[in-house]
Amino acid sequence: MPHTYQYPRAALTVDCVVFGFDEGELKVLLIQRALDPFKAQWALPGGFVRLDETLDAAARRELAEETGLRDVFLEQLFTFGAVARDPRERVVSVAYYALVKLAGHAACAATDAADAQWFPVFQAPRLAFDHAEIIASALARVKGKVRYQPIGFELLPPEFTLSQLQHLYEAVLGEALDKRNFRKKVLSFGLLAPLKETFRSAAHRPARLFRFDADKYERLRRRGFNFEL
Amino acid sequence: MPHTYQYPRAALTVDCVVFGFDEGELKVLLIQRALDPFKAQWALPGGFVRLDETLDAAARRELAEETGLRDVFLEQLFTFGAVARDPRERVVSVAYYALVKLAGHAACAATDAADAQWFPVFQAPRLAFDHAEIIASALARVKGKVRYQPIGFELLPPEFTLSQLQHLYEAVLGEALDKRNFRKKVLSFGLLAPLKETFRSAAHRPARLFRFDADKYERLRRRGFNFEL
DNA sequence: TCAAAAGTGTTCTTGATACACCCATGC
DNA sequence: GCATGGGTGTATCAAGAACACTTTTGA
Repeated sequence: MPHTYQYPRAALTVDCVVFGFDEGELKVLLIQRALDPFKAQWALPGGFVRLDETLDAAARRELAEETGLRDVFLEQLFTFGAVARDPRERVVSVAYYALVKLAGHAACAATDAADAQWFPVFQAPRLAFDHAEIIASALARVKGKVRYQPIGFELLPPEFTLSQLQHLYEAVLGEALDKRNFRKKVLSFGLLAPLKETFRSAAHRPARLFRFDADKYERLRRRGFNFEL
Repeated sequence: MPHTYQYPRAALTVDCVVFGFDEGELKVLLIQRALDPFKAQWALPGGFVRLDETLDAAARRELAEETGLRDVFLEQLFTFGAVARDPRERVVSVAYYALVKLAGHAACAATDAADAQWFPVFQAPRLAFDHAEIIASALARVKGKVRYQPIGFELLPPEFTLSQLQHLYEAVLGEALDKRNFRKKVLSFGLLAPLKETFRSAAHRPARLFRFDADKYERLRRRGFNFEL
């Protein structure tokens, strides 16, 4: 059943840059295109926005459909509207970025939708459309935001060690951080609750596990508290 | 000449939140709608995106058509896609914010397009669509960005006094700043070139005029310099 | 001579940085 | 017992915050 309009309209899509953190590296989830254009090339998960869903809902739906991911941190990034970004016709895409807790079930990495796969952000393959640009833009956003909002925890399992957290920050910011200063700073907010359990991983002293206290953060935030680094 | 598509499509628009600074107040430029829906109500300048223009180009075009403004600072803000934000049909709007140098020719304020008018941001009339939300979001963006990027100068004439600059920051941030600390900080970057001329305004000591050195800023920025408040 | 805004320095406090060694564990 | 990452404290330095008076002008 065709739909008719007085003026031509751009198609509207959403695309999601999904970040995960695993093996000390920042990774991005890509899917292999089954159809032309760019058939068999890697691309961001995404698709067309339906008339009866918000943009956020479209992003979440496409993410679930194409990668199986649900209930993740998701935020609008930027809208890409270059005239020829899609060779077929005019397509404007609202880009989102998502942060998922990937550690632990790194196995699930390559599963879900038939041909979804995690790539190290800085070793991603050639991408379809302007998706490389979208990833660069998402990376810049995360890099900026991680310093003044506690979004880093979205990339870690609910219980994590301070070293894991530090490595995450180092991966995102692209610079080494001093261990003692990092721990001092991050503990000074009182937002990390130490657990009794420890994390045994290898031939060295077990690390204490912590949990981010999101409720407490929310209460502090309302009173004007600013998380910083 | 009608256009038909296999699936229904949302209409795509741009809306611009235009900020100006005048009489120590942050102002926003609104236009009075000539047509339904929301006929005679105030709204943001904006309109439909054409198929052969980028989103930025559409925003600039609409701004010029509806307000006469050209060559202003313009940046994409956020894309609003609530399902029923337009009562007629599904309309997704890419919002922009603009900063214009308004001081001096405050007269031109109420002119340009027939029914464009400047309003103090915090005393704006009831607005059409979700435009109040868009303005709030633009305000939050400017408030956040003004601290770490020199966008404030876009709101001042090319030559300005430090008091003007301080009042601008106070208006945007919504808090009073210490005069000596502000001047020390802002001059410490070496990005403000003092002019010989002074600004005589009233029955008090004339103020030195300064000019923001955008070239120097650009050079510093490339080398990793960070403007901060 | 008065009102009104311009202009100017110092002290104190706080937070950032730099830096080196002992601890608990598995092999 | 040794290799590996976990964990801790202090001294220095830089930046931010607090704060009051003199100057220049027009009326």
